[in-house]
Parts: sequence; structure tokens; C-alpha cells
Amino acid sequence: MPARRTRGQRAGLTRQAVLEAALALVDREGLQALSMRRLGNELGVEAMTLYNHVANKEALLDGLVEQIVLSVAPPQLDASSWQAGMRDFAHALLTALRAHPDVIPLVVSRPATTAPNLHVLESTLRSLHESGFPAHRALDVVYSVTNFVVGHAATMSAQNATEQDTDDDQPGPLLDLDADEFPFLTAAMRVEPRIGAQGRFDFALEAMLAGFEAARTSASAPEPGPDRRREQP
Amino acid sequence: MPARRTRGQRAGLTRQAVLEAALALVDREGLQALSMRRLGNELGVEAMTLYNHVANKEALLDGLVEQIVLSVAPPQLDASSWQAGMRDFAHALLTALRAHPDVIPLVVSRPATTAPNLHVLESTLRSLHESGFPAHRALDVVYSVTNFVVGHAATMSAQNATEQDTDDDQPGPLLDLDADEFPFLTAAMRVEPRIGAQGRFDFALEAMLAGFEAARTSASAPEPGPDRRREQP
DNA sequence: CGGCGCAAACATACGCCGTAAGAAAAAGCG
DNA sequence: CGCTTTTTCTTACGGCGTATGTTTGCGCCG
Repeated sequence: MPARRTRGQRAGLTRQAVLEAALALVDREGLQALSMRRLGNELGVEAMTLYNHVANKEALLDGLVEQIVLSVAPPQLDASSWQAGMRDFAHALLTALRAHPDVIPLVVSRPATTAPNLHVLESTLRSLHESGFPAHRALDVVYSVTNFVVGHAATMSAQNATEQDTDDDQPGPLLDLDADEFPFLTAAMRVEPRIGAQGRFDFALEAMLAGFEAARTSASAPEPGPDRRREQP
Repeated sequence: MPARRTRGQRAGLTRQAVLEAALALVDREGLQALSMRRLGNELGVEAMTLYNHVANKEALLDGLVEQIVLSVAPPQLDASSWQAGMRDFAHALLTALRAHPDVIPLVVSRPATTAPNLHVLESTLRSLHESGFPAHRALDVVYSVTNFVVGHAATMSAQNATEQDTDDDQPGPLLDLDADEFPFLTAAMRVEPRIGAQGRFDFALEAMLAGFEAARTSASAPEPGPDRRREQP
């Protein structure tokens, strides 16, 4: 039953309301369930009505990632430990993404460079600068942490998605692979996968933060070393 | 002109040919240009014909990420320096992703757990294990590096996309932001953005590898420390 | 209080999409 | 050559995003 209103009374529909309904719909039924007609039904309104509040579907999707990005508290950095602040920020961002896993593909492909986000970024850069990072390195740190969090969240959500295709909930190996064929892989996945993902996240995050700290304290860059990368022309 | 053949001669169409044409089309005109009808035209064939070689559009998209993943050489690890091998692997993966930026959203949302990929993963895990990582930490390392690379590639491609919306090629600030409002941000972006992105990638990658090396050499885990994260219930 | 302007909501229509179902054509094979 | 098998084409259905034009009811001004 599509939330009908007695015909004639106005909805007072709002961009915010549209975005919230869209986010709820995506959380409930996935990205592919989000169509203008469907979202209209959800709000008791015709599809075209939504165009009074969002320019088009692209803008609606942009609005979804905006909702998520704005929901995470900006990094709180005191000069004593920039690492603690970045760690909290990374965890908060991961939590926000995990709360809306179906939006992650959107977050990945849409840069969130709205004005409020840029201000958050600017203040974070200032804090990191006061902690001893040169400006461009501060940007490196912020970008790297967010990139890492987003990539990790994407991988985790993709795995959860395929894991739900086989809809049995016994805790056995979700990817049933031959222990003889993949001994190390099976050994590595023996740990409870949920803890494993979180543990991996913490492990790599600590490694990154430690690496950044090492780069910060040493004036000379700790750059590549013997580098044999290849690059496209 | 849609590559017509004189009616009657057969194409000898192949799954591989379909995937290559699809990848070329996506590279040329973006993900949204990839439809079964359009891809059929590209190959001089009706849309439904494609279903003889791919089960449905989902499978075709899976095939696209498969193409990319298989195109990057597996990590070559000699016991002397696991870091060099992982660094090369990261660079190769980044290069492959940057060659097909429009496929990145697909790579992000589709776990590439096909049999050949699992074998590559297994052999990488063995090498890392021989370098002194416990099995689960080896998995952490591989996952973290790939997550990081994918996240970084996604961010870079998203930025390049918005940067092309304003189609002027003067090298000025691609995100024209007020230097008074965002002093640190503008300072940080003063470096040539192309080099900046690559430099940031190398910087963070080295930090991660250094952090992993530190974790490997110390038996005691270098875990979080004073942790004030919050988590959803 | 009455009418009117205007923004919000509705209704219709167009050209796309993915793909199910069946006809037709080509290719292999005795 | 006829028969089977596989590939390709044709048609059709429901759903999509949205351009376009009409209706509706609230708030304001006289």
C-alpha cells in the first residue's frame, strides 16, 4: 500500500524528505529498487513531482552520498595525538558506510566536494599542519585514510552481498574452498570473518598511521627506495 | 555506421570478442553507454544475439572486471624483499585501473573471486608466509593493499571526471576555491595535481608497507593503543 | 471576502532499457 | 540431400528517466 494521502491535501514535500525516503528505500531494497516512480510511490506522490526537489536522478544520487558524508563527525584533532583523531574519524566513516552498504558504489564514484565538506577538510588540514605535517603531506594523509576506508568498506560490502546469495546462516566457510587446493587461504580465513574484517581494518589503519608518523618525524622523505615500477606511457 | 556485415555471413562471435567490444565501448563512451542494443550494434549484431555468449548483463559486467583483473601480473615475491613485490603489484594494479577508469565502479562492487584469482591469491599468501607473516596477517596485507589501490583509483577517476566537466585545459586550480577561505587546501593543491596523486599514492603505500614490516618484525602486535572508537550495535 | 497568481502536483507521451519466447537461417553430419 | 543443432533475428512486454502540458489548491491583495 503506497502511503496514499486523501487527494487534495498537499505534502509539503522537501528535498530532505525525498533524500531520506530514497536512502531508506535503498537501505531496504537495494540500489536497483530506487527509481523515480518507485520513490514517488513511497512518498505518495507521482514520479514527476520529485523533480521539484531534485534536478534529476543524478542529483538525487549525489544527494544520497551527501547525506552520508554529512552524517559523520569531522575529525577532532588535538595537537597531542593526531593519530587518535584520524583513527576515530576512520572508524566513524567506516561505521557510516557500513550502515548504508548499498550506497558505497555511489560514494566511490562521486567526489563529495560540496562546500561544507571542503570546510571540514580545510580544518583537518590545519590541525595536521599544526601537528607538524607540511600542507601537501597533510592532504596526503587525509586522502589516503579516506581512500583506504572507502576501499575497505566497498570490499566488505561486496563480500557480504555474495555471501547472502547462498542464504544459509551456518557460520562455516562462506567461500567453500578446497583446503588442499588453498591451504594458506583457508588457514587465513579460519578466523571469524566478521572479526577478521574489522581486525584487518585496524591492522592496516595502524600500519598507515605509524608509517605517516615515521614520515612526519623524519625530515628526509622515506620514499620508495629501489623502485622497479612500470607505468603506462 | 554500425559495422554492418552483408547479411548472411556469420560473425564467429565469441565471449572474448563480446567482452573486448564492451570494454572498448565503455572506455570510449562511459558505463552508461553500455547497453545490450548498443553493444550489439557495435558488433553488427542484434542485441539478443549477445545472450548466446553471456548469460545476462550482470554476467557481462562481471566479465569486464574479470578482463581487468586478469590483465595485471600477479605479485612476484622473492623472499629477500616482499615489499618490492607488493609495491610492484600495487603499481601494476593501479595502472590497469587507470587504463579503464569507467570500470572502477564495477570493480569496487563485484568481488573477483574466480578460480584463477584465488590461485594467484594463494601463491601470494604463501610467499608472504615465507617472508615471515602469519597466514591471517598475510591475508591482511594483500587485502589492505588491494583495497587501498582500488580506493585510490576510484577517487582519482572521480576527480578526473568532474575535472573534465569544465572542459578547459589550462593548468590552473581545477577546483577553483577561494584562497582566503581555504588557505591550507589551496597550498596543498599547489603541487601539480597529476604528480600529486601519484606522489600521494606512493607516499601512503610506503607508509603502509613500512607499517606492515614493523608489525612483521615485532612479535607483539602493534595494535590500536588507546582506542575510543564507537561502533553501531 | 472573493478572485487570482503561482508553485506544486498530476497526467500523458517518447524513446530508451533488459530480456522472454519463438521463428528463421546457417552449420555440421549421416 | 535431409536431419539435427546452434546461432541469429524478430517481436513483444513491462519498466525506466524525463520533456511537456494541464490541473489544483494555498496565500496574498484589493
